[in-house]
Amino acid sequence: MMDSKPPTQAARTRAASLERREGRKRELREQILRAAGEEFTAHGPENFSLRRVAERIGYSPTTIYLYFQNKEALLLSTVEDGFRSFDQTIEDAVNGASDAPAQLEALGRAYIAFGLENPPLYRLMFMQPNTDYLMPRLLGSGTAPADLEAAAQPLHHRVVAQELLVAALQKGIKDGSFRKGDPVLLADALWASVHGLVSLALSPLMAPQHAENVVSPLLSTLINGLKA
Amino acid sequence: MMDSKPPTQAARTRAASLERREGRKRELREQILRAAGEEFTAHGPENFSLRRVAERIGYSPTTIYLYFQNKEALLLSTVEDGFRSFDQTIEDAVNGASDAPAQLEALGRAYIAFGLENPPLYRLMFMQPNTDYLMPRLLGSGTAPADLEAAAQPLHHRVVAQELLVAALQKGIKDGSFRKGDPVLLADALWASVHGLVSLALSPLMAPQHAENVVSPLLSTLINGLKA
Amino acid sequence: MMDSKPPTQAARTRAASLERREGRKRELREQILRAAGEEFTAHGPENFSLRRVAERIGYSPTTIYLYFQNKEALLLSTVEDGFRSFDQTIEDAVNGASDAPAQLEALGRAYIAFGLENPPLYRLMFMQPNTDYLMPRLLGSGTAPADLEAAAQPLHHRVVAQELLVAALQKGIKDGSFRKGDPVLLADALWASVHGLVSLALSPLMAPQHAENVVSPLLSTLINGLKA
Amino acid sequence: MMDSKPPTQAARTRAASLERREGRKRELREQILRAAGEEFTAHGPENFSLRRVAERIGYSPTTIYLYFQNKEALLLSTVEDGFRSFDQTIEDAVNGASDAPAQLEALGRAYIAFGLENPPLYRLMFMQPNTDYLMPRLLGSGTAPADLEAAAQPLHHRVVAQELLVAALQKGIKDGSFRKGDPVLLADALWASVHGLVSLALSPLMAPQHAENVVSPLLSTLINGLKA
DNA sequence: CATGAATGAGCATTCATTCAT
DNA sequence: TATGAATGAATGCTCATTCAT
Repeated sequence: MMDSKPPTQAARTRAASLERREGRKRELREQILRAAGEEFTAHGPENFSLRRVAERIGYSPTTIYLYFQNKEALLLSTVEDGFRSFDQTIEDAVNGASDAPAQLEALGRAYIAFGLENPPLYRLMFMQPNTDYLMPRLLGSGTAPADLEAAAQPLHHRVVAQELLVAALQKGIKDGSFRKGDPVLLADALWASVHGLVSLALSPLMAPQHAENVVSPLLSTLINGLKA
Repeated sequence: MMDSKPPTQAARTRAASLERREGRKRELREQILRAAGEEFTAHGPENFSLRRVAERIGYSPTTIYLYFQNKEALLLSTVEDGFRSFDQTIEDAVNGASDAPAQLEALGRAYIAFGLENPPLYRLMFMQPNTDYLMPRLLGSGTAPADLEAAAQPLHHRVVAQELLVAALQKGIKDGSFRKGDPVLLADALWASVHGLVSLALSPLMAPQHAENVVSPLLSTLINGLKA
Repeated sequence: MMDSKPPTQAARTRAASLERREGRKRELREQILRAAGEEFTAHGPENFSLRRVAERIGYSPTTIYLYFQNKEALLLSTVEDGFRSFDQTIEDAVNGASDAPAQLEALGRAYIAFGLENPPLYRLMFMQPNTDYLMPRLLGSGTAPADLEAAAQPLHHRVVAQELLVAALQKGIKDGSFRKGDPVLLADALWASVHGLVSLALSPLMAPQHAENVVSPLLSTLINGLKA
Repeated sequence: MMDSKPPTQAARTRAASLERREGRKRELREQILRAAGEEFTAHGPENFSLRRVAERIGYSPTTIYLYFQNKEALLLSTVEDGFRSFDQTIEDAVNGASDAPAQLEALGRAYIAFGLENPPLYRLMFMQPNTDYLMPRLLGSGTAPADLEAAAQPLHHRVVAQELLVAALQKGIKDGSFRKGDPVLLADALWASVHGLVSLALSPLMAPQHAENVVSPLLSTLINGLKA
């Protein structure tokens, strides 16, 4: 109605206050998400406890409910954020290379780096024994819970990384860089390899620094193995 | 003490009784371990409940404490059994092949099969985020908790599979089947790859049947990549 | 104070503003009460939630505290409204009849109808196991909690219906329609009867439709039983 | 097998110990039930709290779970016990009288006395707004939850008291003691009346001692009203 | 050898309420 | 006037563990 008027000081104050509050809110939200990731890493998905998350950030358990509807929603938000950033990272890496072998190498390095840099997130995204409840949202559809079993299997096809990986393999096979083979199966084999390295590095079975040394031998063996 | 005396009849009876009781004791112990494994298969390590184990064998929860110090100790025994059987499986596989590439192939297949056939066990052995508490025993020492971080890193050197893997690689490099490289790093790369495939197959990200199809492409790519 | 001074324009403005604000205040207060009644109807007194009342009217929970001291005070206001409307209903019914038996019949029917039409309200007014906290206000005094036990007993004497009931009985006894007896005890007997029917109808023990069929047998038996 | 042997001292001790323990167990069970009834009276069905019951008897909340499966089972047990004793009381009263009017009077007095003597129990049995979950057991059948809505309505037909009441009315009508009328409707009217008196006496609206005085006027009015 | 009784700690969640703004 | 942020208390329930027997 009267929006064209120059804002009074009160209005400006109000706006600033609102902004500040929103800033704080976003901040705390992120703080919670971070703490949730840590909690998750420390105790595993099944023993994940809202109350411990609260304690970690120094707020009362109730407060978390002001930012997330419930425990599940909190985990869900974490993983959704994670996939967004993951997809972007992978895409950038692939786009930065030209021929198929270079793309594979870039993709592999980016994938492993992402995992090593975001342990709790990676765990939540790819190392959950029971990701079922995440599926509907991840698939970006309103899939009814009934369909979940069916939906779980093809999930990986949706992950951007998977599509880029298959594309790179197809290109390499077509231009003769790689020997023939089913690109989807090969893609899964490569995925398994890099995922395995990250998994070990995030477990007490292999020290993360050591994992760094394994990256090159692993990738060069794989790409060499693909060649004609 | 008085051990040099000739045993009286009472002493012999006592001994026999002791033996019989020990037999029974061992028996129940194994029964518990078996039940624990099942429970564990059914509900996963995080939702593993002592009470349900007790119910499964028809004893009271308290009884379990007569055989194991606590829940953790029970899980520990389970995992130790697992490693024994795992080591045997791997050793048999390697011994069944002669040249290095065949040994690697056999080892890889056996490893993956073991994982796919014993999901919860594999999870407990290799996919626990917090295996710390397993370390001291696995390392066969009384390492105090303080040393744990140091202890975690070299764990994999103790695993029999790892040693066999390195040996096979060394042999292959020496006889010219494989191109040169650090056998330990290569071993870890191979380990990561097969572990990754099993991990995915045990997660909702990849269907176990699909994983079966990936085995061959994965192994052939790897072994091919090792060749000169 | 300074009330005798002639009002300045500013004072008048202030007064008008005050009035307007008070109008708004009364309005919102009533809105809250209405919403409380609905909430209360929907979920019953025990599961009555301030937060849901707030949501219903589109205000924050905090706002309600500007109009009522707390949850209890809000419920109290609700029940006070209920008694006002109840008293009016009963009075109208009695006034619509002339002789004592007809008045009793009318009163009984009106009472039962009120109950069947306002289940949660009736429950709050007459079926609360712990109405203690309502007493002081209902009795129109500032009776301290200590006096509550003493106050509870004579409450029913204050309820308008009770007075009208006693009056009708007295009239009937005096004019020979009814046989002799203590009108107060008889009034309580009649009250008990109609209250009992409503209570059953509001419980799962008797279907409300069935209760309708019981009204006539009940009232005719009672009035017949009062006759000489 | 060898049960015919005279019991050793150990066996006797064991048996005695068992018995004592069972005695204690029964005792505590009853203590819990009693406390539950009180809790229930004090805070109503919806605000009934297991933890408060525990506190009342001086045991930890967990302990209650050793005696009852959960909150619902506890309430259920209470009410089942109550119905058993109630049915017996009513039956005895009716059997102690011969002609129809005397039976009605006896039944009414017994009913009211039961209520006045077992406030929490009566409340739980007959004053619950939400007895739905009690229905299947009360109806003594395996009625599936789906049938509950249908089952709720005819519940009162199963209550022994109701059957005896109807029988007495039928007898009185047949032998000319009472004027004609639908015995079922009349039974419900009588039920409503006595239930109403008890309800008021158990509420703060009427003092229990006062209720005692109302019993006679109420019953005589009702029975008088039934006569020809 | 085995158990029944009991408990304390922990969990997710909801709610009435307070306080600073 | 109204609100958003935050909390403490409470709830039903499960579990690992202890202790006396």
